[in-house]
Amino acid sequence: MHSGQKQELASLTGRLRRESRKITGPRAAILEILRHHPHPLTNKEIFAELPKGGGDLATIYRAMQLLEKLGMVKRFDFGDGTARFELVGEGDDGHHHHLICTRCAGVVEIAECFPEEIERRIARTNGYAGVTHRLEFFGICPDCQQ
Amino acid sequence: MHSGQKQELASLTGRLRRESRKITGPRAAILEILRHHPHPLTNKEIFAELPKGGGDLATIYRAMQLLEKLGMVKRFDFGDGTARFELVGEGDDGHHHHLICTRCAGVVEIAECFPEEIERRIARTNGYAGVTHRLEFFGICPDCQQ
DNA sequence: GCATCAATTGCAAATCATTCGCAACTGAAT
DNA sequence: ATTCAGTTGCGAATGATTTGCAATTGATGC
Repeated sequence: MHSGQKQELASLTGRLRRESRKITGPRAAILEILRHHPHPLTNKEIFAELPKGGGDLATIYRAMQLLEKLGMVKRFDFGDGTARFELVGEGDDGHHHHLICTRCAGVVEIAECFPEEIERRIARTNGYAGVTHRLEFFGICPDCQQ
Repeated sequence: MHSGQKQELASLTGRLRRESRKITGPRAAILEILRHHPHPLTNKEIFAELPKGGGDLATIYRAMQLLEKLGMVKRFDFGDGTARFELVGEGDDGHHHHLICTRCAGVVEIAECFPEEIERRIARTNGYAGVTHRLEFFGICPDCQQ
């Protein structure tokens, strides 16, 4: 998540419970991992962080799908064909963007967002409702510039 | 392409020739199809437009890779795990965005772009070089709103 | 505590988009 | 017409993601 301090695990499990979902070993472990990582993680990366025998890759895929549906994680697409996920703070919608190094894949979180009034104009002009956007920046980070 | 009138096929084949690439049946057919479609097409869609026996899907994948490298087509990512391509006008870099209906997948081309000065500031603030962005809008089109 | 049952997991097989190896083929230049 | 690098068609390999299914396991009520 990007909004600041780590969420309590209790707050996370509470959200699951409210949906009559089970707090299982794999899910708790996944949430723990996400809670400790400030950057978007791929399912494989989460899998690698899991203690051996701590869960199956398919379980992670299913967990992320559920967590995304519940709005607890946000899916990001860096254009490399692999989904990445970040924990979303309660009350937050997790909307933000990233600046990704095309050499080392380093990620920086970006506060700036596409101007709302322009988005509204785009929506109005074309008659579209509920318009949102997906935006990511790419470049070469300081280290990779040599 | 988005910049206006259709390009002459001759101009396209000329660009290939300049790179000592062959103007083969499949490639000519693909360029013809792209020339007649104002919207981003998936490789499968291109394949479907091809006359039966007019080419293999793998050939299309290879052709799009080549055309992208030569800057003749631009790849777009609508976040559904399938690449889409649009012809790029000569002298143009093809940079533009889309507004995609999440119900019917209808696509509208958007002229607006992320403000350059903000992008520059993002690049400078983080020390990144050669910063670009990927931006697409999503919403529900007039027809799909009922 | 313990039974109960839906939710969940592990594992393997199935999908999907995309890439690759390779022998056969074909433009383009001579 | 000859020649050869660039291409194609196939089928097999990848890689990410999904799914079927039987076995397990939280959460709830007693």
